[in-house]
Formats: sequence, structure tokens, C-alpha cells
Amino acid sequence: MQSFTEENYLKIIYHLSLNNEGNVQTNAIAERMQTKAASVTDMIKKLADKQLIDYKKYQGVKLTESGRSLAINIVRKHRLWEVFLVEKLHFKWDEVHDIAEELEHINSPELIERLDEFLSFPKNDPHGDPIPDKNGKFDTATFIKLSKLKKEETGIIMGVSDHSSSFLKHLEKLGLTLGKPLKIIDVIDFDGSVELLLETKKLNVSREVAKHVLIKTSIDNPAS
Amino acid sequence: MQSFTEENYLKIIYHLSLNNEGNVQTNAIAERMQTKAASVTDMIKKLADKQLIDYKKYQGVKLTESGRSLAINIVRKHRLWEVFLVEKLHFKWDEVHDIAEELEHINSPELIERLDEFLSFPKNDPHGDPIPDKNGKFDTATFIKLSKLKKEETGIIMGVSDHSSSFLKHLEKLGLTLGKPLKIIDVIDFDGSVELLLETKKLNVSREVAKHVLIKTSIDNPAS
DNA sequence: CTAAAAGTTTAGACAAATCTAAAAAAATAA
DNA sequence: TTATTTTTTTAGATTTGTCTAAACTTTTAG
Repeated sequence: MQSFTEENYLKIIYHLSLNNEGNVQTNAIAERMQTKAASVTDMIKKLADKQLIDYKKYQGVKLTESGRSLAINIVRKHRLWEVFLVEKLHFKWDEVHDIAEELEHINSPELIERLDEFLSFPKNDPHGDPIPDKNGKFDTATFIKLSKLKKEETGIIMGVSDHSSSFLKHLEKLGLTLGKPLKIIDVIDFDGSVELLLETKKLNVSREVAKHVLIKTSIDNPAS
Repeated sequence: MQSFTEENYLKIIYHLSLNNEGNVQTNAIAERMQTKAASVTDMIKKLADKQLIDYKKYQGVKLTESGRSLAINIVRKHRLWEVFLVEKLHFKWDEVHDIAEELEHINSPELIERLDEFLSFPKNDPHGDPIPDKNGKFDTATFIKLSKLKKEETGIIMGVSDHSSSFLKHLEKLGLTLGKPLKIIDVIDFDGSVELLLETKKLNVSREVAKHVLIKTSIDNPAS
């Protein structure tokens, strides 16, 4: 069994390895863990001893099969608890991260299977992220950033790539919530902001925001 | 904020102080914490520094107001999670203790208030123990042990004073579950075992078992 | 009331996770 | 390709919670 700290390292290494292909660097881990590079090196050695990561000095790290499997299980727990908090306890989507961050370390496979069932085996968490099943399999469908859409294109909001409370609160205020359909009216050259029709409402969204909203595109009435 | 370990010490000191009136002894804590007396002394000093317990060398310890309040909050969380596990996730009453032991340390007052509401503000946990409200108040009604009842007396099973899985499984098998009404047919002199009518079923219960079943007595049809 | 037993504390050590400061390796730039 | 910067590692220290062994109080028994 792993300590909370080890679990957090594994989870962070997993998330970092999704963004960049190669090995994960010490400094990147240190930043995410809010700690110092020296501490990361110490922990890295420990995780390598346990065969949870591959590590060669100065070359960064990579999860092994068992390390990856542990990390995905933590992600599964985190996202299931987020669903519970939003669906059952009526928390808002910007309020659940920190609580799920604690709950994800509760160690009881039986509990998680029953929770999954209680929630009717959800496929996605309240931010649209896919929930791995108990074997670690999950939808890898990647959505396109709102900022990549062109004039006239349409789609549905499927997720976000920034989970900060301030960003989520802002989206809420704009009405940009999961499942909402939208159509691009125009992309403004000057600042890259996006003018769009959200259901029936017209609004302008900054490029910064558009970069973190994930869209499933759809064919917009091709006959017209 | 307290560490998990500190919280466990407070909780154990609280439980021990319910049984015997005086101060709680180092060795008693050590036994419950599965640790050594020397370790307990170290922790005791730390908790005393934080003004969570009163401590004089060789004299045992006693919770202060704030220590007691923290301990009761942990008990509240433990019992609410047990209700959740049994009522919502359909665990059996003998399966929930260890999981609740982990969940009780999750630190989010908002979470606990919402959980309480989600569960419709239960007054008792699955073993009949009272759940403190958010101000730390709770029913102090103490029930009588089944082993204290006399021939002809009747009552309802309200709780248990042993929470071990083996004991609870045994009760389940006998049909001795919360809310069941019973009447004493006879108390056997030889071994102190109790013959009783449980609803319509006659059965014999050992003295050891009877000592850990808690009863609310009722007047048994005094007219007859 | 003293001697033995029981219970408690101290002293010194250890493992886990962290830190600072300094050394070493790798990457980058002139 | 050498010098500088960036990144990473090592060395040594700190904190938390634990331990063993020994010393010290308190309680109990004769």
C-alpha cells in the first residue's frame, strides 16, 4: 500500500504524462506538488524502488504498468466522488475538487464499486472528464478546443481543461455549461475572441476562455 | 488542524472517558491505539501543548472543552458515514466500521452538513449509537443491557455495545437486529443465558451475547 | 509500612517526507 | 565549442510519530 503522498505523486506524474509525450521532469512535478525539486528526487527514488516508475538520473520519469494502473485508480476514485458530490449532495462543479482530493485516498475497492453502482456507472465527471472503469479502461475521445473552431461551425460543450474554481465560476456566469449546444458566429482577428450563439443567446468569449472549453463538433444542417 | 493520528487519539480518549469516570490512563490508550505506552506519552504531551487535553504526569488525561468538541465531531462524522454506507450503498452493519474509520478524517464541514441532510438528519447510526448534531448535542438516553432484564420483561433492541464484525454477524444470524421487540421467557441460573421470545420465535442467548445487546424496556400489557 | 508489581516517563534512535545549500550534469547561447 | 544558464542530484538537517531500554512513580500485597 502507498501513502497519501506517494499516491499524489503518482497521480501528478500521470496527469503530466498526458500532456507531453516524453518523460516527466523533476521540476514539473515539483511545481505541481508545491514542493522543491530536491524533495521530488527523494520521492522519485522511492517510487522507482517500488517499481512504480522508471527512472534514470537526469532523464525524468515514466510510470510503469503497475504505477499507471494505480494512478488511474486514483483518478477513477476522484471523479466518482466528484459525481457524488454534485449529483447527490448538490455541490456546484467549482466546489468539489478539494473535497474529492481528500476522498480519492480512501482505500476500499468495495466502497468504490458500490459508489459507482449507486451513481449508475457514470461515464464522465461534472467537468466532462472520462471516468475509468474498474479495469482502468475509459473513453479516450478527445474533444476539440472552442478556440480551434471556425466561423459557422457548431458543436456541444463536452468538458473543460481548466478546473480552477475561478474559471468554472466564470463559465457558469456566461452560461457555458456541459451539454450546451453552440454555433460560431465569428472569430475576431484582433484578439482571437470568439463570437457565438449559445442556444439562443449571442455572446463574446475571450480567446483565453475559448482555449479551455472542449467541444464535440457536429454537422450543422448541411442541406441549407 | 490536527493530523489523522491526533484525531484518533482524541477519539479514543473520548470513548475511554465514557466508560470510566476518572482520567484516562496511558496504558488504556496504548492498547486501543495498538501502540506502546512510550508513544502515548509523547503524543499526550503534544495534545496537552495544544490545550486539547489536561495532563499531569502519572495522573492520566482528560479532554478539555475544545478537545471534547473535536472528538465529538469525529464521532459525528464516523456515524454519519456509517449511515450512508448502510442506507445508500447497502453495506451490512458489520462491514462499515473500517471504512468509516477512514472517512471520519475527511475535513469539510460543508460536506458533513450536506451528507447529514442527504441522509435526512439521522438520530442513530446502524448500531444504534446516537449521532451528535453539528453543535455536538445528542441523545444521552442509555439503554439497559439484555443481560439485566428479568423474567417476563419486554423491550425493543436499540443498540449494541460491541461493534466487532464477528459479534454483529452472530446477532444477524440469531435475528437480533435493531428495532426487534422481545420478551424474556426465563433467565437460566446455571450459565446466565437468556431464553426469550423474539417476535414469534423462541431462542436462547448466551450471557456473553446478552451483555452486549441494549434494550429499551416497555410495559408489557400490564392488564393481563 | 515496606517490597514487589504495575504503570508511566525519559533518553536516545529510527523512518518518512520535507527542506536549504551546494555540487554536478545537461541544455542553450554566443 | 566554450561559457552560461537551467535542471537535477547530493549532503546534511528537521519534523512527526514511532520504537526499545532503562529509570522513575504509584499502587498493591503481604
